[in-house]
Amino acid sequence: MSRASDRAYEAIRSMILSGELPAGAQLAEEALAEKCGVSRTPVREALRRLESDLLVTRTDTQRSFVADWSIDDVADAFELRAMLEGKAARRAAERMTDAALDRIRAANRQIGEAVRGASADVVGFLEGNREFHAVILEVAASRRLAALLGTLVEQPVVWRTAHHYSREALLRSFGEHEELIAAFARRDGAWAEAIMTGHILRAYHAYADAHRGLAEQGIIREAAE
Amino acid sequence: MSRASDRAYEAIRSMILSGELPAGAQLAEEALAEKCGVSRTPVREALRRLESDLLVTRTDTQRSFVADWSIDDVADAFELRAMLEGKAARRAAERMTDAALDRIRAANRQIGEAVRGASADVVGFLEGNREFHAVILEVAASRRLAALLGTLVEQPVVWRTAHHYSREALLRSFGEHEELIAAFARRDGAWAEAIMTGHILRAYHAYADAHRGLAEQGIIREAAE
DNA sequence: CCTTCCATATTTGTATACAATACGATCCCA
DNA sequence: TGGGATCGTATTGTATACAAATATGGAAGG
Repeated sequence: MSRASDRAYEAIRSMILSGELPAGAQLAEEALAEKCGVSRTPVREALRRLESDLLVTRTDTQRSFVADWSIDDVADAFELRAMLEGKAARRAAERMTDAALDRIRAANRQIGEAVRGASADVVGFLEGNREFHAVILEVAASRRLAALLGTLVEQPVVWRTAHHYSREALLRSFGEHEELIAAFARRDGAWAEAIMTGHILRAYHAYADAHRGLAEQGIIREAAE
Repeated sequence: MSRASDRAYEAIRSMILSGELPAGAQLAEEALAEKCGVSRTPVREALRRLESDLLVTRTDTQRSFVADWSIDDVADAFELRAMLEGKAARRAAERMTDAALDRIRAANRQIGEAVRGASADVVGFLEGNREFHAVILEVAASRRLAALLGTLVEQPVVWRTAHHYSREALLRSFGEHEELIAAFARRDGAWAEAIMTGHILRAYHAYADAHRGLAEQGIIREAAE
């Protein structure tokens, strides 16, 4: 992480996820290099990585811009993610070890605490949630599946909307995770896949609801055209 | 394609696919740069792309090597590809236009001619096959799906084995494509998905059979370890 | 008022130099 | 003989300079 190209990657990525660099903004290498305190070489490398993450797009003339995620794009990504995470859950259930199961349980315990606190701890929720899904992906033991999902998980709009999820939605996530744990404990791949697929699709609708709400309040606006 | 980094990408990729650079071979930037007639800068970029294609792996200390695809890796990739191409076929069926259908029919006509010729024209088959699947992916209209599938389609071992497929296997491919066209003509997403999933999985077993045969004849050898 | 074309400014692509890091062989010392 | 430090070599990381490509703005002409 101390390499300049990694720093550039993280810096640019977080500027995109936070909205500091809005959708459609041009990403000129020189300017980014200055902002990140490195030369253009590592910035170029970071841009290529972000491009393969689909966070950045390039025109046919090689100019880079912050990718513009329409609501359809988000739906598309969730749909694919539901399928792939479902598959991962199935494989994980078939390969589950007791040690991994403990780690998954611990992650959901953290989620439970984050959700039940006086004021919902969204950061804690996201952290536990990431760990929960990361362990499953690890147990699924498919480099390719992991690589594919890696490009789908981080979506700028989703990220910015997360803080507005209702507590009810967060609680339901926790409950679905508990059910997944039961499926894992039984090593029941079909059950795990079904729950996971539904879990992601429900999360999509939670996002869509929150997003619609925010749009109505004028807190966020839909991307132009 | 005339950019140096593109040339480097194509050159290195084809050296890997052809087996000129065998699995496990170290990829030193300087040496590749000389071999490709460009400087290290575009070679570095090409290596990163190949890495995201999973054709190249990097150690924790940043050395690049030709990725080692075990038979399990290939099975894994085919399994994912079956799922994703199935999904693409479903979407394509739901969005099919008459113009696209004509292009798909033309592609399969080319495949038919290649297969039926006196000596099976494998290159023509592969070309038509690529076009067939490319049009479907285009009609499916999901940038993300296309991006994910892009990393799964080219596999070195599969590529090198293709020339040894039996004519029967190629003919069956042609027939399944015809059935897919029927599903597209009916705009029947579920049917298209089912056929496509089966089509890819059958192709996997055709590959596995050919591969096993070649291994027994000592024409190819399994990767070390 | 709109289009076309050109000069200029911006931006990206590539080569190269040098710095930092990793590898491997050798040597030293128990 | 084995383990570990050390140094030379190989390899990668970064900065920078310059070349090539692209965009932009304004003048000329319709």
